[in-house]
Amino acid sequence: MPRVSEEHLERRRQQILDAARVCFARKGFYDTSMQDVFAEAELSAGAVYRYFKSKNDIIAALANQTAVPLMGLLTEQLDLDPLPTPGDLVQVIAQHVVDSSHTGGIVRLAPQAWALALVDPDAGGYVKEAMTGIRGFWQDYAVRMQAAGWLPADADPQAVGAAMFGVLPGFILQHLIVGDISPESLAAGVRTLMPYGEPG
Amino acid sequence: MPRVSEEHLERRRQQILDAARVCFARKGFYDTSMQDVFAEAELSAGAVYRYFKSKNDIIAALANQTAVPLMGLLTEQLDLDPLPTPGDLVQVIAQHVVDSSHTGGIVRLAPQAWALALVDPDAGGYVKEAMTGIRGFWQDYAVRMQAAGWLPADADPQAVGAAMFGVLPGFILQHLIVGDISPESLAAGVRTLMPYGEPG
Amino acid sequence: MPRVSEEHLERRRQQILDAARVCFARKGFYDTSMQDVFAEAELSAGAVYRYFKSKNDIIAALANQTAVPLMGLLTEQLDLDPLPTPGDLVQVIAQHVVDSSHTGGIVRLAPQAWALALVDPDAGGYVKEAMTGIRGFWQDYAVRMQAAGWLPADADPQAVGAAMFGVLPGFILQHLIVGDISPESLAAGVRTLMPYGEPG
Amino acid sequence: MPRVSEEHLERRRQQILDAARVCFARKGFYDTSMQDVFAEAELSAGAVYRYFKSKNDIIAALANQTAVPLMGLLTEQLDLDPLPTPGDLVQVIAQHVVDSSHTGGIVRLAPQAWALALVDPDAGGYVKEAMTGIRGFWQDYAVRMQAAGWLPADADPQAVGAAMFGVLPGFILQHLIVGDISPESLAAGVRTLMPYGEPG
DNA sequence: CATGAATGAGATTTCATTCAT
DNA sequence: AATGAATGAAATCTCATTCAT
Repeated sequence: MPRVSEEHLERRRQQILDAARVCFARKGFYDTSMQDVFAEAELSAGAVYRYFKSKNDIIAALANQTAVPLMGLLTEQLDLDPLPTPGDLVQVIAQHVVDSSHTGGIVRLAPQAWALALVDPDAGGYVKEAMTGIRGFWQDYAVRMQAAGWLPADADPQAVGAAMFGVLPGFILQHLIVGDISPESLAAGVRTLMPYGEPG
Repeated sequence: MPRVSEEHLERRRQQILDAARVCFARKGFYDTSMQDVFAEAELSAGAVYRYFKSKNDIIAALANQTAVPLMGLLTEQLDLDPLPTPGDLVQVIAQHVVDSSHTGGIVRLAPQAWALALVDPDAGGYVKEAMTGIRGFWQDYAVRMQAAGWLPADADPQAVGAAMFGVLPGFILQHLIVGDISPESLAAGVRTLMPYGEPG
Repeated sequence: MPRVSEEHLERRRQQILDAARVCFARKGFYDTSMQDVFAEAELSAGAVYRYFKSKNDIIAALANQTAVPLMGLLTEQLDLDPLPTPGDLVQVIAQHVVDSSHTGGIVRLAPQAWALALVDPDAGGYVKEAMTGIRGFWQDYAVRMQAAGWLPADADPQAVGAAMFGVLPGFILQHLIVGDISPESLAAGVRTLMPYGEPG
Repeated sequence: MPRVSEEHLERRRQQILDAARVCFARKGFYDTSMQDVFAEAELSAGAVYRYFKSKNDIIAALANQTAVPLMGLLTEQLDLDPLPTPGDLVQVIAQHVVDSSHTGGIVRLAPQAWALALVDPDAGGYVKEAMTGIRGFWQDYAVRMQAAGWLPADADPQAVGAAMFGVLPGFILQHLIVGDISPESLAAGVRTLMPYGEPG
C-alpha cells in the first residue's frame, strides 16, 4: 500500500475530468462510453474507477466544477463601479461563453446537463442549484439597477432577474446550434431593447 | 386486418408518436427503451417498426411536429392589431409553455432536443431549423416594434431578435428545472425592463 | 369460394418459384427475406403462403426442380452414338452451367444447396438424391467407356464414376467464385488427362 | 486477470475459434447463434467480442486458418521424389479430408464457405484466394507430370490444373453428403482413368 | 496503486408467419 | 382467393462495472 501524495491524487482526478469533458463535449453523455474516457485519459478502467465510483459520478463532478468559473465572472461584474450597463454585462458574459467553447468545450456541456436534469433526479438537483445561483446573480443585478435609478422603485427584482435569465441560455443555444451570432451582436440587441445607462 | 384506411394508418402513426412523447418526456431519449414505447403504445415491436424505421426516426418525427404549434401561435401574435407589447407577448408564449407541459409533455422534449442537436448531425439540422424559425419570429417582431415607434429607426432587427430569443428557452428552463416561475411573473419582469407600449 | 383453374394455380406457384430463385441467387437463402420474395413476385404475404407453407418449402421445391434440366441433358448424352469422349462430354456440361448461370441463376443455387444439406436434414435428403443421380450418370458413362474399350474390362465403374463426379462441382466453383475459366479450357484439360477416343 | 501473457491471449482466441468451428460444423454459419458460440467456448459475450469484433470476423479467421493445413500437405506432395502418381496423390488428399472431418469438422466448413462466397463480398475474396492457391497446386503438379513425361509436351498446365481441381470438392461433397465413398475407392477410379506412372 | 480481461444484462432491430377483413 | 397489418421470439452486439493479478 504505497503512499501517494494528496497532490498526485488530485492531479489524477483532474486528468480524468479533463478527458471526460473532452469526450462529453464531443459525443454527449450517452454516446460517450467509459472506454472512450479511458482512452482519452490514457488510463485503465481500474484506475478511473478508483477515483470515481461511476459514470454518473464523473458527470456530477464535472457539472459542479463547470458552473464555478462562470459564477466567479458574474460576481466580479456586480462589484464593478460604475455598474455595467445591461449591454456591457451581456457582452462580457457572451464573450466568456465563446472563449470557453474554444478551450475545452465546457459550454457544450450545458445543454446536455439541462436535458439530464429533466430525467435524472441527482442531476436535477445540482443543475437546479447552479441555475438558481445564476438567476440569483441577475436578481442582484436588478437590485443594483434599481439603485442606479434605471428601474422604477417598485420594480420586482425577482421578476426582472427571471426575465434576464434567458439571455445566457439564449446565447448558448444560438452560438452552439445556429452558430451565427457574436457577443457584439447580442449586446447590440440588448442595448437597443434596454438602453439603461447607455450614452445618448 | 389489411386493406385498412389511410386514416387508420395515420392514427397508428400518431398513436406511436404519442406513446413515444410520453416516454421521452418521462425518461428522456436514451433511457427510454423501445420496449417502453411498445408497452406505452400497446403495440408489438414489429408494428412500431412498420411505421418508423428506427428510434431516431421517431425522435425526428416528434421533433418536427413539436415545433409546429408554437410557430402557429407566434405567427398569430404578429398579425394582431394593435401589436402586443413585449410583456403581453411573453406572457402568451410562457402560458403556452405551461399549458403544453401539462398536456403531453411536449416542452420537456425541447431541452433534450437541444442536447441531441449537439451530438447528432441529423438532429442538429432540424433543431437548427426550428430555432431559426423562432428567432425569425422575434426579428419580425423587432421590425414591428420599430414601425410602432418603440425602437429607434436605426435599430438592427437581427440583433434585437437575437436578444429576445432567450426569453423562451429561459422560461422553459426555469419552468422545468427550477420550477418556481409563472408566466405572469416573467411578463412582469419583461414589462419592467422593456415598458414599450405599456400604460404609464 | 371462387373457382380457379388448375392452370392458374400452377402459374402462381411458378411465379413464386421464379421470384424466389432470383432472390436466392442474388442474396442466398438466409439473407433473402420472405419480404424480398413477396416484392420480387409482386404478391402479398398471404398469397405466397397459400402456395407454400414455409420458406423451407420454397427452397425444397426449387431444389427439386433445379436438378431436372441437368439430368435431362446428361441422359441425352448417354444415348448418343458414338459415345462422346470425356472431353466432349465435359464441354457440353460446362457450357450448360455457363448458360444457365446467365438465365435465372440456377447454378448459383447449387453451392448453397450443398451447404444447406450439411445442416438441414430435409435438404440433406433431396440434395443427396440429386447427387446420387448425377453420380449414377457418371457410373453409367463409365460402363459405356468400358464397352467402347476405353477402360480395362476389370475397371470398377462405381469408382470411376466417383472420380469423374468432381468435374461438375469443380467447374461450378471455378466459374462462380474464381470466375476465370471457360468450358473449352476445362475440356482441353480433360482431353489432355483422359484422351480416350480423341483424334491422335 | 489483467497483464496476461501473449500466450494466454492467443489461447483464448484459439479457444473461441475452436468452439465456433464445432458450432459451425454442427449447425452452419447462420443457424449458429453467437449464444451457441459463447456456450461452447464457455465464455461470456463480452469476452468473445474482445477477441473478435463480429461474427463475420470469426468466420473469416476460421476460413483463413482452415485452408492452411491442406496447402501444407499439398506442397509437401509436390516435393516428393519420385513424383506421386495421380492416384496416390488423390488418395492422400482424400484421406486428409476424412481425417480432418473427424477431428474438429474443418471440412464441413468448406461447402458453407463456398456458399458464403457467392453472397458476401469479403468471403468471396478470401475463398477465391484459397481456391486459387489450391488450383495453383494442381497446375504445378501438371507441370511436374509433363516433366515426368506423363503428359505431352504441348499440354496446357493451366487447363490440366483446372480439370483436376474438381477432385477435391467432388470428394468432399460425396463424403459429406452422400457419405459412401472411401479414399481408396476414389483413388481406384483415378488410377483407372489416369494410369500415369501406375504399375502395369 | 494500477491493470485490463471478463461479465452479463439489456438495447435495437429483423423477419417468418398468421389471420381478420 | 388475396391482402397486408400485426405478432413476438430471437439475433447481434455494447458497455458500465468488477476483481484477480
